[in-house]
Amino acid sequence: MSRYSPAEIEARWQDAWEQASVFRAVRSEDKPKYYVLEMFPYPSGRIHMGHVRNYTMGDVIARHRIATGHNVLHPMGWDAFGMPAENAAMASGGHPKDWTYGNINDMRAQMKPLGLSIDWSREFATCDPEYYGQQQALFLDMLEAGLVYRKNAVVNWDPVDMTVLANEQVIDGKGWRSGAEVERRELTQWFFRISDMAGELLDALGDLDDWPAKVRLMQENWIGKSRGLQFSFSLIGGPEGFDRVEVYTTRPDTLMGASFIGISPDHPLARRLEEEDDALATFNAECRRGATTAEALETAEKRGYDTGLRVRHPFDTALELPVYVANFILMDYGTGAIFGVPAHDQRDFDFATKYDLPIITTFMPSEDAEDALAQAFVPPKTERVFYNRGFAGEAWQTGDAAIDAAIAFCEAQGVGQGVTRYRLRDWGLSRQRYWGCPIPVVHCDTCGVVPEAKDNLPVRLPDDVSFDQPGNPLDRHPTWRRTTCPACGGEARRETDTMDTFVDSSWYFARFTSPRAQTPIDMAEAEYWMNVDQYIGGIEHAILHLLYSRFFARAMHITGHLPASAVEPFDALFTQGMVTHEIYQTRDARGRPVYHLPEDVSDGRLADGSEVEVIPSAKMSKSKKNVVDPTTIISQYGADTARWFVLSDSPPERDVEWTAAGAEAAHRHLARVHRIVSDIAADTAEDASPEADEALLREMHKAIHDVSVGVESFGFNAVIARLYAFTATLSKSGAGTGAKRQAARALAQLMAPMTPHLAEELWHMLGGDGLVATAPWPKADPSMLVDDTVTLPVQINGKRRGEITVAQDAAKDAVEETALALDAVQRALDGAAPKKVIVVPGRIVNVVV
RNA sequence: GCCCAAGUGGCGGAAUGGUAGACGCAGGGGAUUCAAAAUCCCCCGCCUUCACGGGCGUGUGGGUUCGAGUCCCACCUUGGGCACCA
Repeated sequence: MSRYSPAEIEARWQDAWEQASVFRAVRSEDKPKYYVLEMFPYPSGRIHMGHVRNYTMGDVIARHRIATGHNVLHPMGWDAFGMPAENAAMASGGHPKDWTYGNINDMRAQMKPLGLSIDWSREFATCDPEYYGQQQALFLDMLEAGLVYRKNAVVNWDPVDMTVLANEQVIDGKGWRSGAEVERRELTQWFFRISDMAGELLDALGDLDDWPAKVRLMQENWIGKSRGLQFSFSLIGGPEGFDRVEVYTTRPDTLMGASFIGISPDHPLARRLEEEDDALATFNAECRRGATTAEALETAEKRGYDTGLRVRHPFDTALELPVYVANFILMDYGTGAIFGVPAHDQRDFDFATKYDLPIITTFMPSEDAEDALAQAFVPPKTERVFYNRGFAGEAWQTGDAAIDAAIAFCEAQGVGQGVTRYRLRDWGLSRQRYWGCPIPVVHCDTCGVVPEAKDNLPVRLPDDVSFDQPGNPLDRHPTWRRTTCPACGGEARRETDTMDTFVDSSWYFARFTSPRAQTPIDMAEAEYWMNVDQYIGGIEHAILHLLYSRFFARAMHITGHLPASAVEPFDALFTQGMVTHEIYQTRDARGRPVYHLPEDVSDGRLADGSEVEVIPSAKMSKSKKNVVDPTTIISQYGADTARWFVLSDSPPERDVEWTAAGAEAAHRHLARVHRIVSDIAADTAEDASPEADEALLREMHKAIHDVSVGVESFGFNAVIARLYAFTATLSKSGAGTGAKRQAARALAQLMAPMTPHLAEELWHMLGGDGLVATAPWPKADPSMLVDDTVTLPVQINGKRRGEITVAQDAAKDAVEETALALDAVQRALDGAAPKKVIVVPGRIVNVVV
């Protein structure tokens, strides 16, 4: 009998799969297709346990689908553009390209030992010119279709690194890298017109039944639909061309409580007024300099500047309201102007108190409620309140009804109109970076902004760039910018901005269907393989990546690159949890924490005997030194153990804590299975016991049923528990060799999605036909799932008091009779008749006394 | 502030409204062994009882039901998302 030696087994079966091209996906009409995809990795250089968990889940699905007769597409690639490559180049002087491709080679080498059912022939990286060139073609088609446009936008500008920063790269108003004070700068940038699709992207969420409700809700909130009234106040004595101020409100029912108008410092009127008002110019400048972080806004004081201008109230023209420029009003939501109702909005209340403006209620909790408020009165819209200054409908109304009535009334009076607005803004894609997909346009003095000709694609990144100075190397490249205008043939300059890396990941799933096509995708391949039947990845991509991909699929359909059926590209989505680990720390002389690697700690102590403090379950991170390296685990226990463990301890959508004891246990179990099956395979005795055979085969069919259901519903942890139990049953069974071999073959097949190498080995030992990877998935015989007799709990008043064993198909009367005959029941009844007896066949008996 | 989710043994967790705690870890006991490793077997929510048994028990308090971890209401705690969004 041989011992379980994963290193030898795993290499051997990986070769066998490779030889047989088991995972090569080829279009074929004689099987149903199934496309399973895990979110592709960023090539950071090392795979981590999170990758192992993510890809193992996808692999379980893929292998199960292969076994159930599907034509499976399971590809892998690299999300390879992005800042870390440039940062590495700046830090160590290499080239982002070398860094990235080097990392890809390293990570592929680390991934292959996992034994994933990947079709590696479809692999690509988004930084391959063959990929980003097609992305440029896509961009040009989108430009032609009006889905991309240029406009000025305010960005966070780092004056030292000479680059634009994302909001999360601004820390305390300073650049995260340079530490320089961030400036708000207006640049001309490219935008995708995603906000035009806000309504459709929102509505279509309703049909994504196989997406987590949480993700759909997050997208819903992000799109942020609101219904309100847009109307204008007439301006008294405004500058030339400014006779009205347009506002948007979701609470038109409070219009009679308006006591001031507020406009954003970036509002055209504010910009016009500051030309002649130095104090206002100073005020606006201060507002614009303000930090953009959430915390800064939280604590920022409400500040305003009285312009001296007045507007007329549309329903009481005698009423004149002051116009303030206020720091808390955003230019890019609504119209950049509001009317303030201090009585019913806490911000407005604070503002009115500070600047001594009237606080006018429009509704109150009751008819005789005190009119003076200590704070804003803001009840839920569904609550009924008394409108003391309502102007449409009943005095007692809910806010909802009053809002509808107010919109209808205003529309009838010609004062404004009901509008639907979305919080979702257009997607700015320009990045002042080198390591990204060049935006394929040129700037021509004669023709303006001109799309590059498709024949000239890809617009390649130049290789000869340096990172010894801040800023975008494309900007200062001696020759790269120089080109000719595709329209007039004259001299022109290339756009030096590159695309946001989210663009790269917004269509890679479609490219996998035809990765070598000379167009963005091959339509015949896309029609066959799309949609992604099962997409798996982290919850951190719930909003941006998944929303952008939904937008892109629509854009690709509009530009003729995807069929209409693929506008929702991901049929089913699963968001898996992280792999966490304890943190081990000691303190240095000054009491500061010092972290220690898991492999340096045993029994809560370091090698020198000092005791470590254990901080429970946290995300693995280099700085906390709690990272467990998959490569180490694989060389220690084998890939099957790592795969088995990451699936075993927690439901897949939740975080799982990596523990050394758990990994040991997983490995021990796999070794036990290997031993048990070796014994069965070697056994030649035929000591038949028909009852034991029958019992084992019944258990086998139950296991087949439970595992099949579990795999299909992502119940991987329960599947593994079930396989532990079935293994115990098999090892204890007194069945004959024939039945045991049959059960062991089923066990090998049921384990194959999780531990494919061990399963092949077991299958081979048991004389299975071909590879277990391609063997048809076992079917549970329904007649074997029910036993002849069944043990039912008997409750008295809902509390368990005994049990009876009856025939599976026993009549209700007979079951009731058997239950009532129980001693415990007789004692409880004490001679009386039961009030009621509930018999749920096959489940339970409850006697009510 | 707004929106959402989750609270079950020492731990991770299981449980179509129907025997709460499957399975794993940790712990305890035993077998095997000269001894150990490895392996195998048994016990393992709390209180009570020599034992049989009995009582309590899924964050807290109510409710619906023959029956609630599961459904409803309120509250507490933790986690997540969004956030000067008018």
